[in-house]
Amino acid sequence: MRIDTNEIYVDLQRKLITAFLKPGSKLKPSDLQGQYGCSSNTVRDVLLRLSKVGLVDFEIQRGFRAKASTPELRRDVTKFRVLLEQEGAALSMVNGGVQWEAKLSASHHQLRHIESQIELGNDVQPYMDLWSDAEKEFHDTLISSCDSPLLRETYANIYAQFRQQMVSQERDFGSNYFRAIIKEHQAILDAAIARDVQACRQAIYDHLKRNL
Amino acid sequence: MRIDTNEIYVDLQRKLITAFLKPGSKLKPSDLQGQYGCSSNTVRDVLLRLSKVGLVDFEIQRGFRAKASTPELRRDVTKFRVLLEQEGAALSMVNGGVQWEAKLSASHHQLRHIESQIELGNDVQPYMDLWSDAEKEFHDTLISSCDSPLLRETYANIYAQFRQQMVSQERDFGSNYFRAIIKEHQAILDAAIARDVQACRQAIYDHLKRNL
DNA sequence: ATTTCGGAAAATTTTGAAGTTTTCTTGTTT
DNA sequence: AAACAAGAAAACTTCAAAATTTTCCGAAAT
Repeated sequence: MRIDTNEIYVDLQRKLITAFLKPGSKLKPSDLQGQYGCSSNTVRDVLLRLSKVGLVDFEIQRGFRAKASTPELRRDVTKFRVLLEQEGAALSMVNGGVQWEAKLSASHHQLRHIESQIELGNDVQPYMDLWSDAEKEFHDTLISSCDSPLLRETYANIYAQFRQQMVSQERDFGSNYFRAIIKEHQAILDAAIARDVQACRQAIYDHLKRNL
Repeated sequence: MRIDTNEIYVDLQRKLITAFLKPGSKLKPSDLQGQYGCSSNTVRDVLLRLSKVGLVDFEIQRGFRAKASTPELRRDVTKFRVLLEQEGAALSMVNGGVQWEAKLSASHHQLRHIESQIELGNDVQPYMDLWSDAEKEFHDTLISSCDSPLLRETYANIYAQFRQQMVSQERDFGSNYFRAIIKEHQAILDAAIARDVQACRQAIYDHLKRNL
């Protein structure tokens, strides 16, 4: 039998983004080895790959850590995310065709549906994974016509880091929060479809400014 | 005795950026092992770290390759570099103090000196390493007051990739080329010191547009 | 002539152990 | 009580070889 290192990669990624592995905590290959039934060097390999995305810090002779969460880093990640998303969206609004509009509209619809359920239900947890995927999909679609693989790849990394930074921030995830979020996503969609670059930049900033 | 993996890292990085290891070429740990007198696993380790920067492509079960050089990628790297440098410079012009101006001025002076020598001498090669360091230093200083470690780090990676993409592009590196480059660097400096954001954005674009 | 199919050769990945370095503990000194 | 040093434990890095996968090449079949 053979071990699927991709499985380990995906599992660790999820645990990092959901703060199951808490920011700042040490990641010891020899500890994780047991859970995955492989040697510690294999875990080391995977952690080295995760450090490429920025979810894991690696220091020579000091091993691995889940990236720490500090106010400075949270601000920086947010600032950089705003920058990348604004540029990506602006480019998409110029380059994107009807197909882009359709995809964006579709992903927003799906997101909206989930967010409405959460707003009514008052209980986020059962929808968390669904919402998480839908939000990622919406924001990725927004910049998907920017015609720059590097920008998209960098954005994906920063988006993951953003999640990692924010999950540990205790916040009121009640229906008030989602009522606001729903409006913000709507504003982004409307501006994008209207090809109003300035309004879209503003909407993206408004969506994320609470983290600055 | 102990092997210094950092030495291997730096050496491979240089060989990748200078196209001593040609874009697209396969990087076999077992081949490189001999040169550095270490095991192939150690080389593998280093290559995994280099893939974090984007100089090396890694595909599971397919090994490592020096990142390929294609017209599309060259354009994308250039576009993304322009974007990051424009934003970084704009932020620096807002945040940067007199100290920033001084450092920028100093690094430009040094760069200018080397470029003048090259323009006169007509022979680039002996100055190549000096120029390379000075150019990097100047552009890094330009964005150094942007107050965003993530932006600076991403820029550093993209700058390295830019170099890697461009060295393989045979171009006329005669004095004509450097006469133009000197003017472009001057224009960037002038706009930055004058805190003219629009002019600086334009100067950065003009400096790199030949690669688009 | 092209495609398909083996099997051999080459390359990658994983392992477990040996070698270093860092970190922790404990006992001593100031 | 705080600072320091020595020794022990834990963690990280490297190695060489085994296991696995991919690639290559020539023969057979379409």
